[in-house]
Amino acid sequence: MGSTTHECGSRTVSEQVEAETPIDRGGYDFNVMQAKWRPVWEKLDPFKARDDGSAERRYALTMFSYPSGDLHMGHAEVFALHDLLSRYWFQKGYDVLNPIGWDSFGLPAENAAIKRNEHPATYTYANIETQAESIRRYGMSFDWSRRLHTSDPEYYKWTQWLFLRFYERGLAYRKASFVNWCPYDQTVLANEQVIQGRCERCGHEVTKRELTQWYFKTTEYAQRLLDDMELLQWPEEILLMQRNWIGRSEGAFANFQVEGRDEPIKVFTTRPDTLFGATFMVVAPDAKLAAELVTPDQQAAFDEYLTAVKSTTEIERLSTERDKTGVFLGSYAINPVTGERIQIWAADYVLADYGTGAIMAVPGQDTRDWEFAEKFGLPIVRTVQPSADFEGKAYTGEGPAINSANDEISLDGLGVDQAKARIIDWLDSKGLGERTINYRLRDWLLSRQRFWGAPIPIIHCPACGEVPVPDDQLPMELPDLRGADLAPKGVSPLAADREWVEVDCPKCGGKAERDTDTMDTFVDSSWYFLRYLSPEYTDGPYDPAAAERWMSVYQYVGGKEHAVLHLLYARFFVKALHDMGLLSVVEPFTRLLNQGQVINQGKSMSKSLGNGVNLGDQIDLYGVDAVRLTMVFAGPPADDIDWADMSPGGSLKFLQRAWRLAGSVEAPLGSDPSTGDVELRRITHRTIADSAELIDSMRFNVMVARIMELVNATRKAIDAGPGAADPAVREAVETVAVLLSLVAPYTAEDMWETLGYEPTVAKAGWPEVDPALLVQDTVTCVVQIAGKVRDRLEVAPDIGDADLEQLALASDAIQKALDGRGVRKVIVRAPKLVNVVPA
RNA sequence: GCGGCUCUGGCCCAAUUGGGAGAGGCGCCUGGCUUAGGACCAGGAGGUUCAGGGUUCGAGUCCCUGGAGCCGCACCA
Repeated sequence: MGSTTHECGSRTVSEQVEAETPIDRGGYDFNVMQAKWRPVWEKLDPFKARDDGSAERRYALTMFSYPSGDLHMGHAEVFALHDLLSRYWFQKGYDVLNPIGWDSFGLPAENAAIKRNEHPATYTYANIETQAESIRRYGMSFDWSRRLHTSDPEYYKWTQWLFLRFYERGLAYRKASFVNWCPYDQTVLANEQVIQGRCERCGHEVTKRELTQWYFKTTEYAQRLLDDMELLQWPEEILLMQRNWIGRSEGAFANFQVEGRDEPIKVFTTRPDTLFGATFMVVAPDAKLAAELVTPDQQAAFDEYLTAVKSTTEIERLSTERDKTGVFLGSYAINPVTGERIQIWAADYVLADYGTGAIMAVPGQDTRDWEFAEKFGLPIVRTVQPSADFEGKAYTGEGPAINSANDEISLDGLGVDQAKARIIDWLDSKGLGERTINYRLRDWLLSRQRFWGAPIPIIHCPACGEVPVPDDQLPMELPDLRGADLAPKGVSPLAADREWVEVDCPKCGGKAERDTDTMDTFVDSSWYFLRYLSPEYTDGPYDPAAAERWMSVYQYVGGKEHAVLHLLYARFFVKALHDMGLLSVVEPFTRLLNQGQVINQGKSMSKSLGNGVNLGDQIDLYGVDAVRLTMVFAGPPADDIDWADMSPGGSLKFLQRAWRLAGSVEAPLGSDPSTGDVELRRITHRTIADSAELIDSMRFNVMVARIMELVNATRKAIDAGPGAADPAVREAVETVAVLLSLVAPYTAEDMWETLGYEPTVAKAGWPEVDPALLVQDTVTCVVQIAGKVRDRLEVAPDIGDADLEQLALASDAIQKALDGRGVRKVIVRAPKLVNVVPA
């Protein structure tokens, strides 16, 4: 840890604010600039998407915000990076769509409403206004005319409409399953609301409860979600996380006959080659199958076990040290290849919702099965020969099959892959099994027993069953509940409002009830990027023609915490919409940038650690531009930024230095740069060309360094070179203003005005590069002997290999270093390098 | 446990993708300007590129082994 860190650790943020005294910035006053330019930009409104075909369209999107409070340091980073890209495309002349909105449904607003005895909307929309104001101050180039909030009835009307389209196609359905349950709050919790096995609200241990819930059939799209990854220019890390999450695994189904039962047990296995070693079976205790297979004399034991399993807390379940538990069901199956009679057990290490909820247990080749067999005294047979030095228990590695033969088939001696193929063919021919692919991905549980979300537009009628709310009755609006109405009381808040619940069935007109669940907020965010395209559209969730023009999103910027949630759900949504004929693209986001986190002193900021940095304080201290610049300059965008290691004061100093250049320019507006100093012009044009390349490859920190070099060179040219009146100086400073406009819009705008232009610099246009100025007269060639530099030569950039070799060998320094040794080999990489290998 | 990413001057980070170890910033030091300065200007010091091995004419970069840190998944049959 550096000294800066220690210093910060001993002072609070507010003390730092007080310690800083106003200093003379040579006329540079960010507060004045921020006050001056914001109203001008708001009047000019330069960032509205034109959508008139006048230029190539480009859709730039940043993950919309959850209105939990004011903006924080994380927003400041993602916005700075996103805005840099958007402003770059504006400068390049693209027709950029850069919308903003709010993900405004969700639990925190509901909790706040209970505490304050008010409606969640009060808290939500107040926070939205606070954030909107902060975003405007931050100088973001958003097209505000497309602003949306997912909690507006005009928005969630279409969320409901889309749900119904999924429902019609069987992609939304209801089923009973075990879900996270908080016994204290008497409510279901989403996975993300379970923190290390405890309820995020009350801290009580979470258990499981069987409830009927709504699901989206994401599993149906598992393979396509995998396949279409090749269309995406996303960080490999995120694609990998999605691949792992989807968890494709190749294997086989195998059927096991059960004594006294017609229906065989079907299992999924990735190791069909070990079938001869299947010495018992295990079914998930919470699967229907378990209840069906239990014999009367084992009923009591099973019931006891099931009760225990249900009350097992997440904390226990997640423990890796946990002993295997289980109970014998009393039934027997027949191993289809050995003919052995094998016991059927129930154990919670088998999951009800993966595969078929039942496994063949092969202790010889599976660690978990070995543990279980050992504990309960079940037989173990090795069917793969472990390597000679193997000393462990279950052997999961490669090796020849053993003990794997019957009258009809033998796998003995075959390697794992060959044995798999052979046994699958055999099972197939006997009708006992088949090759198959299984996925780890589960269907998306979308219902929540919460108030502040989009109500599920289904009516339950005793006569007609599930009846969709007719489209023309959408939105199915939330009732006006507030304060104590929303407090947990065992049923969802909507269910408690009988007046809201009781409706006439749209089909038969009889008495019926509304569904009382609301949708997961990830449903809202799975299509918001489509609503932006035509936020006023009333004939559907979005105008298909607009979608045709703008989709897919060219660049999406946001945090990687959504790697397998939002980003996967949105991909699923777009594919489903495509299949419905509502969208021609199959992927929502072509390119993805995941920014790192802003941390402090090596740890993420938190109240309990007391290491939070307040964005507003930082902006008061250093100004918007310096904060933005610090975010961009900190390092590669994907890396975390430790604020304790950053120097926003240094960023401010640089901005001031750049800003002063504008006041130094003496060449009049419109002077011809071609008459200016060539050396400075080379640097200017090199900087423009490099900046474009660096932005395209997302190396924004390096681009800032290049701008700094240009500023340094320009200052030098003014003070100790061709002087302030040289047109090349004006060209350089104008370039600085335009490049800087991507990161520091206020400073750049002020410079632009000083240079004699009308606002806004944001649309000045990307400066044109003169290719002639990028060519160098000479380059330095390094001459090495055995890889060590021994001489440098100034040569023409187009020098040939042979000439260069001759020149290098003729060098005094080289001849001296060779010291009479012969030359074995010469490697020439004209014009930069020659390596002489001595004999 | 499995998987991924990262490691370069005191600190944040560059390095034309296998070719000169250093672009930029912070900090530090010296000098100038200054009543003074944390402002401005000029200059400077500082590294066994985490360790070891390999490939190569040549390795910060590629491969292997190990270390440290961060992150994801975690009884998925």
